[in-house]
Amino acid sequence: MSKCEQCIIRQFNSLKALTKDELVRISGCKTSRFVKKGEVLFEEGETLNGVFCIKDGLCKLSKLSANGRDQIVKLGVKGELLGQRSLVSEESSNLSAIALNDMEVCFIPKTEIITDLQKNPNFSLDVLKQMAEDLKSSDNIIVNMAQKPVKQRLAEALIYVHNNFGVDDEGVLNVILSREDYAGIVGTATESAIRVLSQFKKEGLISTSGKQIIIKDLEGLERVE
Amino acid sequence: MSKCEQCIIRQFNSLKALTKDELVRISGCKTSRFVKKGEVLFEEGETLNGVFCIKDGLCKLSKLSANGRDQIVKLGVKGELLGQRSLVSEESSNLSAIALNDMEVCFIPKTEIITDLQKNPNFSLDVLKQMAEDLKSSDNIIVNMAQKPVKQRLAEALIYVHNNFGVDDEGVLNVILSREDYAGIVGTATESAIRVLSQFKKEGLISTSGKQIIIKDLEGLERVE
DNA sequence: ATAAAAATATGATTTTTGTCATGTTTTTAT
DNA sequence: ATAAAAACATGACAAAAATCATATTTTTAT
Repeated sequence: MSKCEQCIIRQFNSLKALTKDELVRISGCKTSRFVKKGEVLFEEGETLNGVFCIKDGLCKLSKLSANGRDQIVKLGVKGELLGQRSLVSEESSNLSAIALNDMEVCFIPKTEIITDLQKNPNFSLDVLKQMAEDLKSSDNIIVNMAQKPVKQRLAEALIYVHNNFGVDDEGVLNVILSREDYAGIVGTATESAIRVLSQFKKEGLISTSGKQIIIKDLEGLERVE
Repeated sequence: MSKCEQCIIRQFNSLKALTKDELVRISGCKTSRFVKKGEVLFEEGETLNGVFCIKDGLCKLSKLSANGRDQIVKLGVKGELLGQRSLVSEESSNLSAIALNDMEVCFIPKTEIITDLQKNPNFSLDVLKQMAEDLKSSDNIIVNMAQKPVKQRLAEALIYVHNNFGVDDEGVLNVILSREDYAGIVGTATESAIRVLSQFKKEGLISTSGKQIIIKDLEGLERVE
């Protein structure tokens, strides 16, 4: 099993603030796990007992609403730590994590990482910074959900995926999401998401082939309101 | 001017984690300010240069959306610290703060409080816990905004005000909000908020007299969907 | 390779919500 | 106390979005 001290991924999250010694200790007790697309990493309400470090792949962090629909609150990307909030609050997870493609994650037990949180101010401050960023992002999503129409939110979701995960040689968005997942991000019915994507296609803003989406007119998408 | 060491309010926020010495130092450089109802405490985009401790009163933390409407993201209540996120992220405020009734706030300069954040792990961990709670709350609001209809969101807003701020002798909600503010919390047009409140009145769930609202049937409100 | 299942697509319709207009009531400032 | 301004209320209508139904296509498992 690979060692945290040599793992490049930690540069992308708060683990970079750990000392060499701390990292060696963490490395010694961490476990690694492969998660297939569609598999559940953890569920809302579940006690996490540690944090996950996403070594590779992508997952959705979602919450089931009373109306039976899953709202995606955030995408967990390669390099991110999951479960920080639960670790700090000492409570069960508020969100579920489900893999959107094949993932590799490391699990660091709570008992080990909590010590560092309490003893290493560099680490706790870095976690705090990450949490502050998440909070800002969530607050902005609240405003978007409340004030922007579905069409605009979906256009922005496409732009987000484009900007953050890029495209392949043919211009196809690297991250492949189902219409249902787009609906979950945008906060609408699946049929509505499908309909809006069809409309974008008709208007020449995107082209699609199955789940594959190519953004044809980024500026046009940005103008959607 | 009153002293932080003797101020009961600090028990309600992270300042309780400061040592006696730290508190005395903070007390020596803090300033106090009265903010009238409707006045702006700070605006989104503004550099805060410190944190505010709400000694008394209530404010809305909101963000202006592109459509010209103000979305209320959170209510800042007596005892809370404002500006923690900006302090940590070292960036300008993401939200505006506007007084909903007359307030008294203390201002603690960044230069003083940042030292404690870096040096006192009890303090930074407490700030982290608060931020984790805010994040959970914001994530839950995202789900509500995306998945619940206006009527239900407004019913829940009334219940929230009832549960958190209580009622007077006649059963009138202690916190008096305009219909526009209710619309801002719920994320809807002011007319829609007015209409739904009128409907609640007709259905006997609430009674109103101007801005005064009495909840007549809490269970009924809880059943709204 | 093929059947079954899942996902996508689209029409028809209803419900929800927003917008605009206009009148009334309440609050505020002088 | 009174005029002006702000907030509240409601009708009429338009737009947005959800729901239900039903094909069609794509994916998955055997």
